[in-house]
Amino acid sequence: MGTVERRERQRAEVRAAILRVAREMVVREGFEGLTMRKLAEAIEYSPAAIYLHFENRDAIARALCLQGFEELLARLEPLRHEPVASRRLRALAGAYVGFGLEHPETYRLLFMTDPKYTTDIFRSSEDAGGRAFQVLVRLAEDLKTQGDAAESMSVVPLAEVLWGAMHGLVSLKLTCPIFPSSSVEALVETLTNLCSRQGAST
Amino acid sequence: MGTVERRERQRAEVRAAILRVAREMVVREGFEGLTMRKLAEAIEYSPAAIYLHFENRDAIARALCLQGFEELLARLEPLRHEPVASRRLRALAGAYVGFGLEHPETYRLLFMTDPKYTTDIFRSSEDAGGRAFQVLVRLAEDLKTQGDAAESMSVVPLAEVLWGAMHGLVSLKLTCPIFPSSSVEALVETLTNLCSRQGAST
DNA sequence: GTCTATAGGCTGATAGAC
DNA sequence: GTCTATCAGCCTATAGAC
Repeated sequence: MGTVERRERQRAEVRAAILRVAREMVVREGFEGLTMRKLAEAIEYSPAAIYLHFENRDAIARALCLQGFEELLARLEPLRHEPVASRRLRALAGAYVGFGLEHPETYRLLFMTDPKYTTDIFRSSEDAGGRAFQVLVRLAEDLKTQGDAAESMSVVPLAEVLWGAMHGLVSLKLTCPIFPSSSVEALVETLTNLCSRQGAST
Repeated sequence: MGTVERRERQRAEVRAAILRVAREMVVREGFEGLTMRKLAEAIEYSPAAIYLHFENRDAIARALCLQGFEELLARLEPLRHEPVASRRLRALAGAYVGFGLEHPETYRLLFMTDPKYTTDIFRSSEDAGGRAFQVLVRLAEDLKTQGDAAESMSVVPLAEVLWGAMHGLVSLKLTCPIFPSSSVEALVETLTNLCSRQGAST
């Protein structure tokens, strides 16, 4: 006995290998560089074998997205405990933008490729998107109570504008390397100051 | 004589037809839906004929980008005369986001597809990108002198963050229809208030 | 200038042998 | 479970006839 377990273990290993190699390919060549043939060759199986583990190329993309977003989240969540809201904003923005620029192709896949994939993040059973958004909602609340943002602003749009601003910085830098001529640090600092009461402090 | 002129006119007409149809295809099916075969069929020429007017598909994309950016610019420039900076910001942001959402595939092609194309906007001889950026730099200056933004902020990073924030709103809405749950109006308003002294006014 | 024809490549996905 | 072989389609770009 135990042969069932061994088979399942082997099966899981192949699946993991597929994802690992697929990820490497995306990192190196972008999502469009991920093809079933090249993937098969890299894991030393025939193309057909992949379809025993994933329904199609789309399913692989979704699995990669889930993985990638969890990693982004892992970088944001520890920062949520900083009590001073403006400092927390600076830290979160720095981490978010840093992640995007360090993993450009992963970020592209997550947020700049197909609405299907991005939407999935907010629908997945793990609700990774919702958890990340909660961190920003909490930040928006604290920006208000600590007097950085006006009382009159609604929390949800404020959190969404913050996400949008961070996403905008990352995606501009990725799509147009020459345009935002300022350094990431300067941009993050400016964004932070823009959302702080004194405009430059803490 | 005049046959030379006629020929040149005809040549220009074919070129214009190619661009017109190419644009329709992009609008309807996105940039990846633009193929030389389908384009040829639509203008009732053979695929080979297109190569007499454009070096390749890339050249068509660049021409479309230039066109698209000029249209965006045409919507932004008239607003540059509003004297109250915070109002000008509201108007510019509304126009920018409006353009992106009304022409999603054009916007995607301009700013979310290939770094090559986006970079071209800032390198083209017409310097369309530079002109658009000037509008924002001017806005950033006035936000400072009118006391909306802190004196300590540098103008260029501020202008870049503003562009990033607007771009972030558009691209999030395009890539993830369900995420920013707030209306465009609420988001633009929140962004404006965030950059205004009182946090909610004018 | 415009055509036909085609080179030469790629793709995702599947049927059926072993 | 894994393979080979292949389907059915797409693509950009070009050679050479007219």
